[in-house]
Amino acid sequence: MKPARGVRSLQKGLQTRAIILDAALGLAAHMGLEGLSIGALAEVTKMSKSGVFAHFGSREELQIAVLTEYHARFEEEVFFGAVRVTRGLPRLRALYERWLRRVSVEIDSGCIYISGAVEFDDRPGPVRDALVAMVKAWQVALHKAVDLAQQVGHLRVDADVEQILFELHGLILSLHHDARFLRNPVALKHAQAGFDRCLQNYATPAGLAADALARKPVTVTARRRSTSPRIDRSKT
Amino acid sequence: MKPARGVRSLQKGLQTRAIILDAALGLAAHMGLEGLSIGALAEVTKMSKSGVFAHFGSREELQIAVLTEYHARFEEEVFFGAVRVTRGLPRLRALYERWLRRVSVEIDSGCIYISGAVEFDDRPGPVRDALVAMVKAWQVALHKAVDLAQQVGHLRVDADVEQILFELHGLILSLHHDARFLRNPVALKHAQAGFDRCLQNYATPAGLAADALARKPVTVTARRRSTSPRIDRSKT
DNA sequence: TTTAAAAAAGCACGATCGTTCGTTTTATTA
DNA sequence: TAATAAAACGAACGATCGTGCTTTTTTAAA
Repeated sequence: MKPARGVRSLQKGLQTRAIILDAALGLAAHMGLEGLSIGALAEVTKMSKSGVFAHFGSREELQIAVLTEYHARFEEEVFFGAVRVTRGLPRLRALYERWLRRVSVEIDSGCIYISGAVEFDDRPGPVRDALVAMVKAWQVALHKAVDLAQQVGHLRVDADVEQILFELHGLILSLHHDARFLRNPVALKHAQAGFDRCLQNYATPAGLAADALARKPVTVTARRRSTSPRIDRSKT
Repeated sequence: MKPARGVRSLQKGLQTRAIILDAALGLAAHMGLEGLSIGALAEVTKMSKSGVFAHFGSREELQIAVLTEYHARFEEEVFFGAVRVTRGLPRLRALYERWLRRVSVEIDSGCIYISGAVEFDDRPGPVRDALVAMVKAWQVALHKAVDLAQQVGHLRVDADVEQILFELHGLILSLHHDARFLRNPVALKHAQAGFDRCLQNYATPAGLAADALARKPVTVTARRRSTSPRIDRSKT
C-alpha cells in the first residue's frame, strides 16, 4: 500500500512491470483498452492474475499506464524524430509521414489513440481524461508545426490552422479505417496523395518549392548523413 | 426451435422483437456493439434475460440484427432521401450533408459503422463480415454518385474516384472524432468547409456553377416544394 | 549467511456474462 | 369457451471479470 522505500529498493519490481506493460501494449493494440483484461495479461506474461494486478492496483490504473507508455513511444517515434527536420513544410511533412507509418505500416498493432477515442467517447472517467489530454497534446504539437510553416512563409497565412489539422487528421483516420478494417492495400497511397493535395490548397509557391526541394534528397540523406560528421544541425 | 408456422402466427413476437431491437440500437450507439449486453438490454426493456435472448438465439445474432436495423435506417435517412436530388454535384452534396447530420447532429448516438469498424477490425467472424458488407455497400453507393457527377461534367474525369471517397470519408471520421470524443463544437463547420475545399480540387467550372446554383435555393425549396404540385421529378 | 522486505502466487469473493432448460403465462386458433 | 402454440419467465450453469486477502517465494540488505 505504502511504497515509501529507502532509496532504490526498486529493481525487480519495475523490471517486471515494464515487461507486463509491454505485453499490455500489444494486447491493447489488438483488443482495445476495454478488451484488455488482467486474466489475459497474466496468461501472456505467464504470471498469476494477482501478481499482475499488484503492479497497478486497479484495472483503471493499468489502462492509464498503458496510455502513458503508448504516449511516450508515440512521442519518441513520431514527434522527437521529426522536430529535427527543417522548420516549415519539410518538418510538417516529416511529422505527417511518421504518423502514417505509425498507424499503418506497423503490421497489425492498431492505434490506441484512435480505438481509445471510440471506446471512451461516451465513457467519462480518468482514463478518458488521460486520453483526451494526450490527443490534445499531439494536436498542439501539430498546431505549432503549422504555425511555424506559416511564419517561414511555406503556408498561406490566411489559412485556418484548425481546418488544416482537421483535414490531415481525417486522412489518418481514413487510413486507419481502410487499411485495418477494410484491409485495403492502397489506403496508404491515398493518405499520401491526400496530404499533397492538401498542400496545394494551403501552401505558398515558396512552400511548395521548399517541399519539393526537400523531399527526395532529405528522405535519403536523413538516414545517410546520420553517420557522417555534422555540426549542430539539431537547432535548425 | 423450428419456427415453421401456418401463415401469420407472427404478431406479438415480431412486435416485441422490434421494441427490443430499438432499445438495442440505442444501447449499441452508446456502448458499442461489444458493450451491448443482453442483461442491460433486458433491464431497459423491462423483460427477463431469457425472454430477450429467445428472440435472437445468440448474442452474435443480436449484434447482426442490430447492424441490419441500423443499416436500414441509415439507408432510409441518408441514401433514399438524397437520390431524389439532381444528379451530379447537387446529389453528391446532398448525400454528404445527410451523412454529416447522421453522424453529428443526432445528439449523442454514435455511429455504429464507425465504432464497429474499430471494434471489429481485428475480430474475425460473421459480425465483422456483415459490417464490412454494409460499409462497402455504402461506399459503392457513393462511388456511383461520384461517377454520375463525372458523367454529367461536374467533376473532372481525370480525378481518382477512390481518392475522393477516401478524403470525404476522412472528413466524416474526423467529425466523429472531434465532435464526439473531443467535444469540439466547431467540428461540423470544419467538415462542411472540407467538402467545399475538396470540390475546388476536383470539380469542373460547370460543376461549381451547378453546385452554387443548386445550393441555397435547393436547400430551401427542397422542403417548400414538397408541398407544391410537381410532376415526376423522381426520375431525374 | 541471516534477516527483512518486496514480489509473486494461491485462493476465494461477488458480480456479470451468454446460455440452457423447464415452467408458466399469454396470445392465437378451432 | 376449449385447445394449442407461441412468448415470456425464473432459476441455474459454467466461465470470466476485477479485486481483496493470506501465504509462499524471491530478492536485496545486514
